[in-house]
Amino acid sequence: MKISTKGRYGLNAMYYLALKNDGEPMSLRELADKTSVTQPYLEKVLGILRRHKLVNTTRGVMGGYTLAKSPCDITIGQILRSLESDLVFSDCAKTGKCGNPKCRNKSIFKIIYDKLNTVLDEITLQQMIENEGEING
Amino acid sequence: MKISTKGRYGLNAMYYLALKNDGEPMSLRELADKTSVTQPYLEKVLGILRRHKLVNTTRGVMGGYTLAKSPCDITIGQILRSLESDLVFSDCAKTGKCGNPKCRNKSIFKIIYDKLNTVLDEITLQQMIENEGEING
DNA sequence: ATAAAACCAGACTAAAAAGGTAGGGTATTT
DNA sequence: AAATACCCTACCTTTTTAGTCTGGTTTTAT
Repeated sequence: MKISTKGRYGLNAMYYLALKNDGEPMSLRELADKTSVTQPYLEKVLGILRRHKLVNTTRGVMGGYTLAKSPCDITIGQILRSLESDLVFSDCAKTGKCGNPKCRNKSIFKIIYDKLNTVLDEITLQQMIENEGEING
Repeated sequence: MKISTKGRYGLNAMYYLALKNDGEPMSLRELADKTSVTQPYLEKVLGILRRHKLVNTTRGVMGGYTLAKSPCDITIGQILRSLESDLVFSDCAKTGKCGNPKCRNKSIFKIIYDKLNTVLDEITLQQMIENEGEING
């Protein structure tokens, strides 16, 4: 149960987009350089974030990616739920139900799933910037 | 980021051991039957739990597995940390540090990791029994 | 004693997921 | 119209997961 590189790279990219956030798009090239991820792979990750409406894109020569919302309105939970196949503990975690009659984990996974998401949704991109700022100067 | 079958099977097995908890060991055969998992695979899972000192084993004809501690003293966190390769969001989550100078996720993962474990360690096997009891009768 | 029950260990394999690459297509600006 | 930059699909490789198989060793009941 680890977070994947997609989640990490995507979160990192969102961080750099939030840092900029001056209305001008940032190109894939620049973003890939900042995060040390190859362009083709980062493009895949950004495509997922676009389809989840967390980033906007503009094509053409001066195009690139921008945040779709203010950093205050984007949570870590929104980002990770978009990128991780299932930010979830088991198939029955979301609903509290599953097919196996001998499974006695139903309610416990539901509780854990909800609490994890609560934690993740309490942290916004804005807070992340402020937090890391203290470390990275 | 899903929990593995090892985590689910193990947690389920611990649940049934806690339900019994009368001092008498429960055999692998019975446990495998209760959880609908093959004996060889469940044996592997229980081996991990044994090495993490969460279950005791007694060999011989009437042998089997028992909880190593009271259900009140065993948390979901202890069980899942034993069974999941790393109950963690990234390599730098535990320490808040990682090798990549361009990573800006350091502190955020540390926070999430700590909060998740707090949640998991607040739930004991005992509570899990009481909780599921309401559902499963 | 000894057979059976039960745990123990490690190698092996197939399936699934993750991680990443390649190459061509489409839109926009200069 | 050429360059830039996003868009999309298919493919491949590596790693992890999920399990099986084989052959032990220990203990107990008879």
